[in-house]
Order: sequence, then C-alpha cells, then structure tokens
Amino acid sequence: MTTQFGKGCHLHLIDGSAFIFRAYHALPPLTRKSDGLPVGAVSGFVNMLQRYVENNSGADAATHVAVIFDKGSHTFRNDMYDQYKANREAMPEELRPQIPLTRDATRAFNIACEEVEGFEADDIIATLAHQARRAGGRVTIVSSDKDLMQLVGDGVEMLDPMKNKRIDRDGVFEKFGVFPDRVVDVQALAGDSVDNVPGAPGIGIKTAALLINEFGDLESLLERAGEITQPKRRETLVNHRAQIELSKRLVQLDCDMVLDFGLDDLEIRLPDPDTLLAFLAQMEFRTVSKRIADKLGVAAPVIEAPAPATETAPIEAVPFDADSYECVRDATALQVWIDRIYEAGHVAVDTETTSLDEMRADLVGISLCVAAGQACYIPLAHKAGADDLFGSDARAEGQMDMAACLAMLKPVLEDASILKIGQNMKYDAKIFALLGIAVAPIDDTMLMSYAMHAGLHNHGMDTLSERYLGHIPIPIKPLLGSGKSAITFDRVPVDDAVKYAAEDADVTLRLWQMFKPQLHQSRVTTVYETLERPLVPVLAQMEMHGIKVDRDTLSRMSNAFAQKMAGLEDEIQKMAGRPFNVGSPKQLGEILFDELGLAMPDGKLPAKGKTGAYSTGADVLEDLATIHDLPRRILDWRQLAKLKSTYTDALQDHINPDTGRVHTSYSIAGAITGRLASTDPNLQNIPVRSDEGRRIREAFVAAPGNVIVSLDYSQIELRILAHIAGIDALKQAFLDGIDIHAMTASEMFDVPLDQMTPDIRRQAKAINFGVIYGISGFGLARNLRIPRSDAQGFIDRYFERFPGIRQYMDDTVAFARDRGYVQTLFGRRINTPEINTKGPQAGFAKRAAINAPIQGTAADVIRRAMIRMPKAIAGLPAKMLLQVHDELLFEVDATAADDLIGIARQVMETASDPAVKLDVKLSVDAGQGPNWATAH
DNA sequence: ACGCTCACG
DNA sequence: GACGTACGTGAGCGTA
Repeated sequence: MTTQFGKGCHLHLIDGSAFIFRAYHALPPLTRKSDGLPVGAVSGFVNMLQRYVENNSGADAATHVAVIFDKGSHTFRNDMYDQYKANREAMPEELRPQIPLTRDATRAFNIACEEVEGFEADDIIATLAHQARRAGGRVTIVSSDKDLMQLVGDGVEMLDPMKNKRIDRDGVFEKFGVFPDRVVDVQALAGDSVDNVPGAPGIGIKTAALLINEFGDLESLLERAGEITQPKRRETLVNHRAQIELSKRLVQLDCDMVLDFGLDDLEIRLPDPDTLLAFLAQMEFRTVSKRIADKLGVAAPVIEAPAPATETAPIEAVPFDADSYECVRDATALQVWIDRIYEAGHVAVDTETTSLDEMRADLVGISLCVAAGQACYIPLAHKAGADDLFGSDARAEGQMDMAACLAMLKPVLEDASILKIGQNMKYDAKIFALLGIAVAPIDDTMLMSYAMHAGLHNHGMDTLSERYLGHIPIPIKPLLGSGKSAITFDRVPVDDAVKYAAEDADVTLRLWQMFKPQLHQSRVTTVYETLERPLVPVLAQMEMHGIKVDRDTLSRMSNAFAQKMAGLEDEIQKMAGRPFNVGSPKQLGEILFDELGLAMPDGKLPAKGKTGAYSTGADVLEDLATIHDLPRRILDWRQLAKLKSTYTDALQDHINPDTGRVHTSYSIAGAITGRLASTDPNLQNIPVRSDEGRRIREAFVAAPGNVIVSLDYSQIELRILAHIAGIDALKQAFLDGIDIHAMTASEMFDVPLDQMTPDIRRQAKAINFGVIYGISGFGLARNLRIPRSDAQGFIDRYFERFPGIRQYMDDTVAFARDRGYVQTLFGRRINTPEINTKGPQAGFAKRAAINAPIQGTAADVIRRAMIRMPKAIAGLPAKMLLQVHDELLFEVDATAADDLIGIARQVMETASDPAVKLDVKLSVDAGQGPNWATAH
C-alpha cells in the first residue's frame, strides 16, 4: 500500500517542540486525578494534534506527515559555540515528565514521530523538506518559528497552526525584509537573544535587511564592509566579522542530514482506535476521549474515577536494623558503595561534624544510603579518646584518609546524573563546599515535607521519621551528653557512630521514597522545585560569605549603654525606695503594684501571667507612665538592656575569628508562611525603629573599597492584598504612586489628601496593617489606644469603602474550612489544622489563615528574586549578603554600586513574572553607603 | 525548660 | 451572648 513519495505528494512537518511549549503555556497546570502527574501540556498537545487531523482534508491535505522533536539539549551547535541557547531558562519541572508522553501521544495518533540525537528538530525538518522537494513533492512546515523561514520557497510553505495562516516567500519578506534565501544572512547580522546567537552588536533585523539588500549577500557585505558610509556600522562589521560568520553557521539549518528513515515511512496512516483511546484513557482525558471516540464512531472508554488516596502510607517492608549498617574503612569498601550509587542513580548523604555551625565545623564522618536498609558510615576523623583513659587526642584506628575519601566521593557528589538526597541539605552542602566539593543536584526531604506539611508539624528528621516511618531514630543526646560535659561527635566511639549516622541516611532515603510521589499528589511539585530546592545553594553562598561587623564599634556602644544603664538603675532604685533587680519582671511588678500601689489608668491592675506575676510589658508601662515617672525609666532601661545584651554584646561573640564576619543561618522551613528565619545570630531583627538602636547598624560595614547596598520592596504586602482581594481603589493608588496610608485615611475619614494630618494618617496605617493581620476591633483598639467601639466603627467603615477586603477574608476562611489549607499566589500551601476547632484557638486560626496568603505570597516573591539574583549579578563584583523579609542586602565594589542597584531592582520588581501577573506593579527602594545604617 | 519581654518585617 | 485576639519570627534573661 506504500506509494513512492513524489510529484503530487504533500509532506507536512510538524514542529513538535513548538506544539509542546504552546500547549504548556496555554493550559492551566492540569494533573492526572489518580496520581497527580502533571498532564496539562500533554492534554494541549493532544488537542492540537486532533485539531490538525480534523483539518487535514481537501486539496491541500497531506499525504505524508511527521512530528519532529528535539532530542537532548546538546547539539552540534553547542560544539561550535558553547554559549548557544545558554540563556534558555531551564525546562519547568512539571513539563519534564510530560515530554516522553507527547511522543506517546504522537504514536497513539499513528503519526510518525522522529528525533535525532545531536540535532535540532529544525535540522530534521530542513533535511526532510529538502528531500521532499527533490522528489518533486510539496512541503508544509507546521510552525511559526522564524528560524524555519529560511526553508520557505518554491513548493515549501509554513503554516502557523494558531493563526491558521500560511507563510510563503512574501510572508517571509514581510518578516525579514529579504526573501528566504537571504534569511540566514539577516539572522547572522541581527543575532537572536532567545537562542543567544551573538550577531553584530547594535544591528537589528531592519538594518541587517538594508545592508543585505544593498550588498547582495552576507559574504559580499563582509568583503566590502569598508564601503559602508556610516562609521559606527562599518566598524561593527569589521570588528565582529568572526562573530558574524559564527552566527551564520549557527542559524544555518542542516538540510543534508543522514536519516535512518525515508519519506515513504511518513505516509499518512489512520489511527488505530483502540490504541489511541487506550492512551487517552491512560491519561484520564475524559472530554477529548469522548470527542475522538465520536469521530471514530466507537464507544468512548470508561475512565474510572480514581480510588480515594489511601490515608496511610504503605508499611515499609524493610525493618530498621542498626546492626546491618556497614562501617567503611578503606578505599576498596568505598568503591563498592560508589558502584552501588551509580547503579541506583541516587544516594542519601549525611555528614557528621564537630559543630552545628558549619563555618566552625570539622568533618568527622559521612554516611551514605542507596536503598532502604542499605546504608554505611565512613568514619574519617574520630578520636581514640573515648577508649583512652586520659581522653587522648590520638586518631582512632581503622579510618580512611579524609583526602583520599573525598577524592573518591567528589566526582559522585558533583555528578549531574546522580541525585544527592539529604535532610536539610544546606548544612551538608556547606560542609562539602568548604572542602571544595560543590554538591549537585540535590533533593531535600526537609523541604519536601515543608512544601506539603507546612503548618502541620516541624520538619526535623526525628519528627518526620516518627510520623511517616513509624520509627524513632537513635537519639543523639546519649552519645554526646549535655551541658558542660558534652562531647563533640569526633569523640563518639566509631561503633556507636555507625549505628547513629548510617541510620540518619537510611531514614532520609526512606522519607525521600515516600515524599517524592506525594509532591505531585499534593500539587506542590512546582513550589518545591521553584521556591524551595533552588534556594539551598543561594542561601549557602550568602551564609558562607557573611557580613563584616566591626567589633570596635559594637564594643564602644556597649560601654556607652552600660554607663547610661547604671545611671538609670540608680534613679530607678531611688524611686522604688529599695534596691531590686531591675531586669526581673516579677520583682518590678511587686514594686509597682504592691509597694507603690500604682494602678492602670482604668483603675485595674494588669493581668497576671501563668507564673502569677503582674504583666509589666511595654504597653502596661506606657500606660503607667502617664501617672508616675518610674515606668518611663524602666522602659528606657529595658531598651538599653535589650540593645546591649542581644546586640552590641552578643553580636561580638558571633564574629567568626577566621573571616572577621558574621555568618547567620537561614531556616528555609522554619516559618509556616514561607518566610525565612535567621538564627545564630538572628540578623532579621537588628534594631531600626529607635534612633539609638538604629546606630547598631553602623557596625555592619562593607569591606574596604566596597559599599553596602540595600533594596527593599515598598509596601509589598499591601500591594499583594490589593491584587488578591481585587481592590481597585488600592490598585489605582499604587499605580498613581500616591501615599497609600494617606489615601486610605482620605477614603475613610473623608479628608482631602491636601488636608491630611499625621495623626489621621497614622490611624489609617494601623488599619491597613490590621487588615493584613486579620483585623479585629479589640486588636485595633489596643494598638491605637482608642475605645473598642471606635475601632469597630473604623473597621466597619473600612469594609464599607473596600468591600473586596471583607469578601477576601470570608472567602479565605471558607476555603480553609473546606480544604484545611490556604494557598499563596504561587501555590504554596499553608495548612490550617485548627481552623475548624472551637474555642479561642479558632480566632487565631482564622486570622492566621487570612494573613498567610498575603505574607506567604510576599515571601514567595522575594524567594524568586533571590533564586534569580546570582545569575543576574554574576558579572558584577557584588555579593548578596542578607535577606530581611522584604529587603536584600548586598556588598559591592563602590564603582559598581549603581549598576548593581539597576540590575537587582529589575530582578526584584519582575520576580513574580512570568508565573503570576500582578495587577499592581512591585516597587523597590534602594540605598547605598559604607554601612547598613547609611544604606537602608 | 519555660515564660516574659522585646527586637524585626 | 461571651470569650479573648492583631500576623510571622528569634534571643536573652529570670525563674522555676
């Protein structure tokens, strides 16, 4: 039945990759019901194929057809030019598993499906088009890719499948200003930013076409470049000749490939209904199954509704057995494990060290696990001490040389085809980074749990193991002891260490096996892949770099604070009538309320806490300050005490003696909303609100020749609220760049903007913040120190003026009640397990549910900015140092500060693109100076 | 170990 | 109708 391809035949060549990307971007992220596999792009692809098949009739119908795909990312063009397509964004993680499915779909339609290693789809298309023309047939290329336009000509046309528009020679001329045979010349000159083809700088398509039409072709143009009258253009062509010639080779398609199939293999075949419908049923596409079944005149297959997901995880068949773990003591044994890793393609890794502070930690041993129950520990720096009467520092026997071990493991840990699995990988990645090993790619069970279970529990290994594996890991406490007598891990006997350490890797691997498929089912794969995992190396870099803190500045401030505190203390004791510990809230309460007989302005005494002591918090003392002088002194003293103990004193202890810098640690999975948390020390709460406190920021300095640059989002949470709740008045105010709190005040209190007073604005500001926190009359009243009825009146009025806010709050709480979680705009899930409980917790849960999407979306935005930042600023002498929720801090060579601000601002302001199109644009304020105080 | 207080967004 | 509340964090100190 095969007919020889020749005159009268019509070959259609479908650009498969273009179909896939179109389908992916056009469709919402659909997932297969039964297991959460993303299938949106497959669905779109199938629809496009179906539409193509339906339309392929009449005089112009194809007799032969093929869908052509790209295979792999490395082609012969990369060998010519390593930057080719280098700035392509990585394939979205949800798309990756769908790629093979689009091949399956093509075959299910019984359409030829072709790809060739090392070549682009475009080359195959070029070759086939060439062959078809030589055989006397016609060709239609189904694509709108301009790179294929060079093929158009006598008997070859393109068809834009979306616009259903044919592109012939004239169409190409319209696009390029030249006919198809000179398209590559124009492309060589104009370059292509998408494919990273350099071209000639400063020359676009218009100029290129002009030049080519004047000189005939590229070769003549380059030969006679000296004749060009415009000096700038002339220089460009002369100076960049090699680059232009390279560009031409890059854009020139290969139409002489040797293919292992022929045109005759592409003859149109009718689909086999059973095969096609089976595929569609497997994908669980109900609608399109029905439509295609109708077309084919057969019954649509029944697609079962998926069984409800089982509540409990399958019981792990392999029991934990601490005695089964191997202690690896030499290269031969290690090699066996490395072989097993390559066989598995993945490995769980855990490091044991002498400190929780990576910057001061020494590696003691490494554990590996390749499958449940199959784990080992490699001791590297254990001391014999524990077995030695005098606790000697001698090295324990039977350990591999560390350098030799690392030399063997480095290729594995850096191998792009071996997935390294960890629990809190940032820690281990930093340990390895300091030893010259760049661990990648990684998966992190802590972050997987965070993406799925934020709000349910913490994500430490012990919690996860007990909850999801039903196994309580060996506790570290008995091994290390506690308090003054605690030892470091290198003093733990090797036999004990093997059991403990290898088990951690075993637990990690089992958690990974359980969590990996659950990410899809929970619809948080994208969150994990785009907001959690890529942040690990970014934060590791920031933490290792640290920020320079000037010890002398802090020390001087400490002394000044101490002096002032001593003076205040004297005054306070005198006023109290007796000496007491000013820092003790309990003693202070007794002085104020029992001995001095003070009472709150309303006549009552403040509430007593769980310990039975009167509350002496700042709000209480603030109220008392209106009737007595002592409380004000206490407030002043407390402020200084705080600044001294938490900041000017403690911060000095955090300066790393080796680097002279302070290295905080960020918890990625600490805050349930998606925010980061900073610890050891916390650099996200360095004072700024009081003048005295703000001066502490003067101690955070740039290295010589550098400056500190600070960029912070302006009102990001209110902007997000305006978008999510759809508040037009707020959106407009942000668009017009007017003072948002003043606008709110004007709207609420009917005060024209030009008559706004600071006090009215202050009240409106409090309301705006209150809304973000899940406003209540009580809370607002307390914050503004106004009667509760007044506060309630404000809130009522606010809701009246901005009805969308109330709607958002009601909708969000209803969503949470129904689903048990709320979501950010980027799909981050925050579980709200207490939302349906009764009692006072209900109020908390409600407000938290209202706040979480707003705070969480802002957190997602800055995470995206941070993830993109290293690449964006790679060319600058700049380092990202700190994140403070809506602010990023950099250290940069003074000469490049302005460049950095331009680039970093751009990254931050566009961080939500393209995943989320915000109705309100994000705005970033910037500052620079020798220290953080001047930069902020 | 826990509660109180207070620093930040 | 009463209850008790602003959202999210981490650190240092006093008290048990």
